[in-house]
Amino acid sequence: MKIGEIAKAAGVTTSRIRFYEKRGIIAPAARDANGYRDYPVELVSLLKFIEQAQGLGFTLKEISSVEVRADDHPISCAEAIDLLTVKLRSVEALIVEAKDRKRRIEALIGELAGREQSAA
Amino acid sequence: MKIGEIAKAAGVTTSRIRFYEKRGIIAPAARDANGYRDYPVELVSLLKFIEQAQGLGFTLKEISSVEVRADDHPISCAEAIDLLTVKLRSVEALIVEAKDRKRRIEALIGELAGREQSAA
DNA sequence: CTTGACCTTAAACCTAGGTTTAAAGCCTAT
DNA sequence: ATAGGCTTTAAACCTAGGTTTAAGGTCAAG
Repeated sequence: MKIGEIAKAAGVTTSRIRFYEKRGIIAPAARDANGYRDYPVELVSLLKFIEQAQGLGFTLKEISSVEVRADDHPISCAEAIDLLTVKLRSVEALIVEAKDRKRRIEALIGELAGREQSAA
Repeated sequence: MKIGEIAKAAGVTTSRIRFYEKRGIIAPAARDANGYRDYPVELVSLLKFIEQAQGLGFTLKEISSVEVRADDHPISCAEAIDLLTVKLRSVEALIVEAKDRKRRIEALIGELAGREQSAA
């Protein structure tokens, strides 16, 4: 499949695919006689997986560290669970931080509202 | 006060202060005869305010839009409450998104754990 | 009178994840 | 054979919020 076809199938841009290849996040494509990249149809699901992982808060660096393993032998369930657990902890930390931020903003609003009351 | 003094008092770097000045987030400093910046002591509290606002999730752009007003006449309580409320909504949205992300990661872990069980 | 600590500027560099552009080559239909 | 739509590359550009560096000026102490 040519880069435009695979891009359309996966719902990403061609520039993004070339960018991923340059960064080593996906394997270098085979080339046709004319130099055009020729990708296997399986890449579509990998590209979709990358999007999903990004949606879960994984960086490309983290994703790529899993991908490299995929070339060799697939990552084990236990390893995947470990990675996900680490990410889970940081998402939980983010929630705690965001809640605290929310609390502080609410307190500030309350304070200002009170001031407005007494000024009125 | 020279830039190093004000930086120390506010707990920020000198490069950051120059950066803020260049970006128009703080007013250009008066200059001594030798060309050194000469800042009023009040800038310390402004710099601390900027830090606080960043901690609440405001971008420098947002902060600067408030600061510009401060040159003219101080922002009103009602206006401040409006800005804070907008920010509050986005923090709440972030919390919702993060919780959803957490839920999805947990589901994935559960799925993998189940698979490991049946493989064992 | 020189050393060291401070100050000045512009411009380059950094992370992250790409997009955009320029200049060129290829392919298909007409 | 030529128009348009695809492809190639390297390199520059983008946001955000700064830091770092280079090359130089200033000031107080010893």
